[in-house]
Amino acid sequence: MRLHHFHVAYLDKAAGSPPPSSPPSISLASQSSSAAIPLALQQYCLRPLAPKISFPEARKMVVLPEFARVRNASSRLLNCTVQVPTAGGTTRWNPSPDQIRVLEVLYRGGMRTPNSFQIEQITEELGKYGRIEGKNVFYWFQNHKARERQKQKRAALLTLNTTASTLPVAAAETKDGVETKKEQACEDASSRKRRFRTWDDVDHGGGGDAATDDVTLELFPLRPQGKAS
Amino acid sequence: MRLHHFHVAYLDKAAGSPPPSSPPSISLASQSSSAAIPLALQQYCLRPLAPKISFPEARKMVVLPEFARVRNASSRLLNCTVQVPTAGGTTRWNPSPDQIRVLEVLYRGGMRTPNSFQIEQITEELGKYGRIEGKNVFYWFQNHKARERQKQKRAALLTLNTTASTLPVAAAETKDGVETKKEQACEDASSRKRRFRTWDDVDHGGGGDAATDDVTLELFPLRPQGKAS
DNA sequence: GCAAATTAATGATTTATTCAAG
DNA sequence: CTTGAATAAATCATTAATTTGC
Repeated sequence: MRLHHFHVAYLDKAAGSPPPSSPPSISLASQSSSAAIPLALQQYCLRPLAPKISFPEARKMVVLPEFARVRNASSRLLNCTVQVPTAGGTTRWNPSPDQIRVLEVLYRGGMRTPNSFQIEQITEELGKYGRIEGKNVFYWFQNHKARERQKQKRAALLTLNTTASTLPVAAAETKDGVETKKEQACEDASSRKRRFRTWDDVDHGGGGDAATDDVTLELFPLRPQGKAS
Repeated sequence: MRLHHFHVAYLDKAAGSPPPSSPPSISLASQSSSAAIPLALQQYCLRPLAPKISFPEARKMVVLPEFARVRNASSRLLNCTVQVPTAGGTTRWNPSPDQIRVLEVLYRGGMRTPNSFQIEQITEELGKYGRIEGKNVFYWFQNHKARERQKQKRAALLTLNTTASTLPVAAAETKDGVETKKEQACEDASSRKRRFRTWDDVDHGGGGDAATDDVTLELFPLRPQGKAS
């Protein structure tokens, strides 16, 4: 993985230096139960760490909490502009040709929105060709899907404008009816309806639980139509 | 950490029962290096586990990878409708009045998009009043912010329609210029511009690194204007 | 009074946009 | 100008309110 990241990491509750005029505790214990938000929750001590050189093996896979919204802007609120990136590591992921190749094969194979497990696997796999994090994989699919779609949309429009009035108003705007080509090899049924569940998942390691029935679902129906460029 | 979640957990690469006609390996080693996607990446064995009663203390905090998109729909693709929620645990989070109260205080205090650390803290805090996961907190802020905004927008429009032509075209549509009331106690400067960085963060535990300068920023400037209803 | 049927809220996801690094 | 990263808007789906018929 690539890592590097900067990070401003957050220290804990340490009641650092309470800025001028800021009530020590809110104590919103007024309604139902005697709940009072502990001070700890109200003011932290955020201190940007040093550059963070990016350990070659730093992949501690802390796993990046979904909501890992850093909002490093908070820091900006005060006065340290802390541009984070600072030194050392590069800022954003720069996929190697190999990585892209693999990703595209998967994409063409029909993968559109990999789940956490798949992302983990893919990340691990792509890690062989260079630094990469799960979020990169996640974003890549997100962006690729969106951009592929808009590309097709533009193309469709041009086609319509060019061939003028050939077809009435066929397929080209069903909210996603664009990708009428191949793509969606799988994922085909249940297309229009939104699927449920997301977040949850992530097998719990050892997994000793009640391993009742195993359905063994095939996640990558991908027919290797591609095989190469 | 708190967490517990249900889960349909996904088993690994176990080349379970390779469905009819599915090439054992894609081997897209055709371009640059000799990269060949291992079979493991191409077909897994997804097997929904038993109902998952929701252990009172099962919260192992696997951490919920940001991209934890489960896409349990994949399962649907085949034939097991596996509605996940199954038994025991309820499906969606149902905030207790206490939890909501706390969340609202924080919101009014100016918190809009808590970072992962804050979410962790909040989750832990709210966990005292009932089950809750980080994602719930994350979503709550996301939704609350959005809905509060649209509420104000509607209100603003009504006001304009009612008071007719009192003010020319003052403040009411700067993309977010709506929340002109209070709210944004902090987060005020840098409003219009998107902040950078997000994901990364999550201090690395022990943190022995070069703890150079600590800025100790105040994250919750919240002035307890509320204090109670 | 109560349970099916509706509606209103709001939790959870996805899609569209925007920002900015390279 | 391409594209990784991040956020906001739009949607979908459940659950709590509530209304309605008995």
